[in-house]
Amino acid sequence: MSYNTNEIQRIEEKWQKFWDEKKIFKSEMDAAKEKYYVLEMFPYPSGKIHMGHVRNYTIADVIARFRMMQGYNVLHPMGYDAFGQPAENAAIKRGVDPAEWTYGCIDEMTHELKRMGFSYDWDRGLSTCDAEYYKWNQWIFLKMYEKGLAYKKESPVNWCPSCDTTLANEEVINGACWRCKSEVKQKDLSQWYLKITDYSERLLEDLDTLKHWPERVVTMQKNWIGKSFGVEIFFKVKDSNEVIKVFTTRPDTIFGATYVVLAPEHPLVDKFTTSANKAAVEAFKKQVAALSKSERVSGTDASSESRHDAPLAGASGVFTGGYAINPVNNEIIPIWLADYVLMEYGTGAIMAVPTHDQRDFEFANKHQLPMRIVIQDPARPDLKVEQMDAAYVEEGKLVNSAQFNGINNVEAMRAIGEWMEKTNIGKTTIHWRLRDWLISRQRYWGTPIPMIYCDCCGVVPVPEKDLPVALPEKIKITGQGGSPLAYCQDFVNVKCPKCGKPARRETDTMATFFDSSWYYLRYCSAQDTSQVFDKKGAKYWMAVDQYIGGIEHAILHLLYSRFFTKFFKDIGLVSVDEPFVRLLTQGMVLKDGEVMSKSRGNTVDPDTIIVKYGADPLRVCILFAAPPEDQLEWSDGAVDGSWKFLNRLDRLVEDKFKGVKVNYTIKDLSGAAEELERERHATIKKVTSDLETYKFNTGVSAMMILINAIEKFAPKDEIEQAVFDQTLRSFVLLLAPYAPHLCEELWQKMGGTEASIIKAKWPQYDESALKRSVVEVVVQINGKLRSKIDVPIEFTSDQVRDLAMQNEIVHKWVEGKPIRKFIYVPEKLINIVI
RNA sequence: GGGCGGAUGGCGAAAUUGGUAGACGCGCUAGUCUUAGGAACUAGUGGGGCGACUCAUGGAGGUUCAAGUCCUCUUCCGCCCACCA
Repeated sequence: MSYNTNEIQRIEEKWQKFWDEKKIFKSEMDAAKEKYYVLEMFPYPSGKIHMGHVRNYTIADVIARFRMMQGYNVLHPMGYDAFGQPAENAAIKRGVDPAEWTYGCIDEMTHELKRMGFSYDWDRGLSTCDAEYYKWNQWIFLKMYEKGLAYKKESPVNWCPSCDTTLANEEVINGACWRCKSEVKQKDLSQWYLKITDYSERLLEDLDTLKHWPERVVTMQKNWIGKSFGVEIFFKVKDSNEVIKVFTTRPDTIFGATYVVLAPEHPLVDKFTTSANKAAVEAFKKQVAALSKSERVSGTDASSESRHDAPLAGASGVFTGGYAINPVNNEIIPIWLADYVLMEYGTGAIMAVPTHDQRDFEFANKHQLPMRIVIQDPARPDLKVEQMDAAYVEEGKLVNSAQFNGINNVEAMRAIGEWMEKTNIGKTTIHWRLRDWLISRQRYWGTPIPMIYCDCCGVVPVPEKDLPVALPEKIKITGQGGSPLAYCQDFVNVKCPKCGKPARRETDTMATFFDSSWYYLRYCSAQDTSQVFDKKGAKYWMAVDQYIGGIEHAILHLLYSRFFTKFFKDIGLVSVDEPFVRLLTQGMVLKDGEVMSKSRGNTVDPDTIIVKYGADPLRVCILFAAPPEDQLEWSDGAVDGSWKFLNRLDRLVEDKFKGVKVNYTIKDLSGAAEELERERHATIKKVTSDLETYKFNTGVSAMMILINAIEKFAPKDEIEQAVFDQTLRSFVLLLAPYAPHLCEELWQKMGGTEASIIKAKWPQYDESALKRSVVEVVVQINGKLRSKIDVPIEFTSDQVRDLAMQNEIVHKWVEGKPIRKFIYVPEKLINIVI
């Protein structure tokens, strides 16, 4: 029987059925065994899986199966992030029911995942659109509300005109909707927020405990949280009682402040705008207000300088006519407005130090504002304002700064901050970039926010016993005019739980990031309908030992999940601080150098590969082609290679495996058999460590090297046949996480007694079997490779030197020249310097 | 503009972390054989040279007995973030 398409289909179907029926991957708590929780970021059920899924889940599956074979109690669940816009868009476009559409996709996707042979415990499967799941979304929301972490706020929000809904700050990419790319506008709405900012400090601090996260993800989160130490400095307004609070991270430059700039929306602007400047200021405010955030942000972006549609491009501003007093030297300085100062950050007002801040420098040049140098480069301490063509932003010594002259500016930051606090002209503060999380969505296909508005009692939370607030079925979705639930009278009208009078339900639904912020906890007890998740289950399984997913979730999803975990810890439901111990971010799958995507039309359907080659060759190919974190350039030809590799193994077992078992050690062997036995041990070592460090590609290549050796080996007697057979047994075990179907089949053929190869013991190697008595040592002359010699490992440096000198080629090179240096790296290399 | 990664044959990539550059695979070339298949097997495959040799890890310097790996400068590419004060 050869490893052809029919046979592959037969084998793969056979074992998939077997795993399913025998529930081989069912996981149960067992205090006696060490647990290992492997999790991939659950998919949005779009129906078909794509190569990105295949890569993500294959990586996870290899890890899961490897840990199973090592004897860990592995939890490896799968579910669906099923709420969201595509289902609703399908409903709008084609009139289908979002629920029906979604469940259809889930069925299709489940079928495809099973065809890949992934080792999921399907009994723990979940879909976030099940009432049984989103009920607990609502429960969590109520808990947060109870703790003051969920609140409603009227505020300008990002509005996507195309999706007809609001977006979180995090969902706005360069001023455009992250999903549909249309430009985002501002709009005032009353929205539900989660107070993630209460957790800023912990979210930041605990990043340091995530030793097994990619450095760059940690950095990205740090930047996103954006803690900055600074000083709020109080500038009195001249001829007025008003005080402008300015936030700066550079108090060391305060003596160089030559003007103050406010955001146009700043509430104090009218207080000091002079009548002569009023018209210009009003016109400017209007102009800025008309800009969307993206236009405003791109104004001074160097890359967009050539834009013709941005009339305000290039740090535009206007003089108010008012003046402020610099508290450190009582200087009278003008107050300006500028579009580049944002009301949302800091205090909405800045002090401008054009000599030491590039933006201020450009603004001052454009509007002819004064400058003064307060930091000098100690190496060239004679910089003059007239010579500057850019701000000086390096370190240096303070000048023109009264009692602080001569101090290094970095040291001065603290000294000046402390001095200001003492003299009451400022106070040191901490500012965060992180904003509260807007979760309201004017959408149908999501979790209804469980709140009720009563004319008598105000905002009333839905009592726990009334959960879930079910999403009404079969309603008409047009995609127009905000929340679809608002048009569903049966849903909206409700009796107030407090006073019993007619009241109205909240008609917004939750952002789907809410759903995905805690699903990993739900898996710990997915069948439990009585509570959000079982504390004991969470205690046993959490944290996730290995989480795998795309880098695109480096900030949002991971930050929200960390926030939820900390919240659950605070209300006593979990004992861990962080949800994910290890994080692996897999690289993208490319085709012809571009990201594989539907919009580019360069996708390869995994299904066609499975039909043509089978799931095992696809798995091996995708793991062999590149390290998991790197981009992967897809090529059909590479699957051919993996297929050949598996085919060769199949033939070897079929034709040459005899099932001979003889007890032997490497000492009983010699020649080719000894060599093969050594390679067997070396390969076990290599593949095991590669699996532990996620170098799946070199793991495969190690196995390819071994199969080359096995093919060359011709057993001469029974003990050599035993070596041959033993090597094949080890081989099949090592390959099992990569190509599980074929390995199950071969393991059975080889007489494996376990129900599944997954229950077989992971092969062990013997370090002493790896040692050779004679090693090849490279001989370099002046660092250039000239010869190689065989050296017995017990030889001393002097003995090796003598041996090297006897070598003919070495002799030829060295003859008649004095040896300056002799370097010997044991068992590796000799370098003779002449 | 900021941050983080990259750059090695025709292609995907290895390189024990400073020690034989190109493992392994794809592709290609030549050959063998057959039950003509998606074959399989054998040999070869970075450039130059008949050769001994020599030149090669984006580019230019440097440190070292020894550099793909460390340092300085530089070019290009990818990703993430961005008037964040």
